[in-house]
Amino acid sequence: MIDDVTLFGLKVLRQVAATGSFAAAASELGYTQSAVSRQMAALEAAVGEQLFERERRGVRLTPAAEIVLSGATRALAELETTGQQLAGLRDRAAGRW
Amino acid sequence: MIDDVTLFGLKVLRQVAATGSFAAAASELGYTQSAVSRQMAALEAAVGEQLFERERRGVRLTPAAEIVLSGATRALAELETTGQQLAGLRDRAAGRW
DNA sequence: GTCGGTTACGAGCACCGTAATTATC
DNA sequence: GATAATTACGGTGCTCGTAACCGAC
Repeated sequence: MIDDVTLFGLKVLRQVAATGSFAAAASELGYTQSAVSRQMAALEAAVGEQLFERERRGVRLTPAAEIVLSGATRALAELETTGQQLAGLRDRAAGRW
Repeated sequence: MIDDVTLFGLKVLRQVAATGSFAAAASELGYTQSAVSRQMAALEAAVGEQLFERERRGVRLTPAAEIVLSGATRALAELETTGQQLAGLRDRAAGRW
């Protein structure tokens, strides 16, 4: 089971995957490098699997990380959709169709 | 956007929906009533919508809560699937097919 | 020296449990 | 009184930023 992962950790992972480095992800998210580093360390601990190959210019995702990333993407998309449905509900409640 | 909701909050919501009361959900999850109450208050704040009708014997979910619940269920299912895929990865790595 | 990731330290805040409170039966 | 939710209070622990540190170029 992959428990005690956090939504924020998954968002950070997504950003790391998009940018290829902790530093870039941090700057993109408005956090510091160290915060991202710790978040990803926590994610690795929660998953129980190494997620990154540390390289000269950032990190590369391991196969395990790719799995987590795709699950994270789907889960976050569901929450995104949920937000849109709620907006729709509010519109209907306000009489705007 | 429905941001700063927490995975734990969604799990609590799921349990509240299953049991019909904060107290029962709390007992089921091994937390206190007050913790569940605060979690759901935080969820309502994050969603920006009332989620529960407080009634004599617990709570009833509002339409907004049903939307959140179904999104939460799908998101949590994605993470569940992710956990299974990781387990599969580990098995393959260990030479067990 | 630079760049990128890690880690010790201190501070702030998030979240819990206990317990008191309110409200409905 | 019993049940169920809310809330004040205190304490623990999480997570952040700063800053120092460790490679690899």
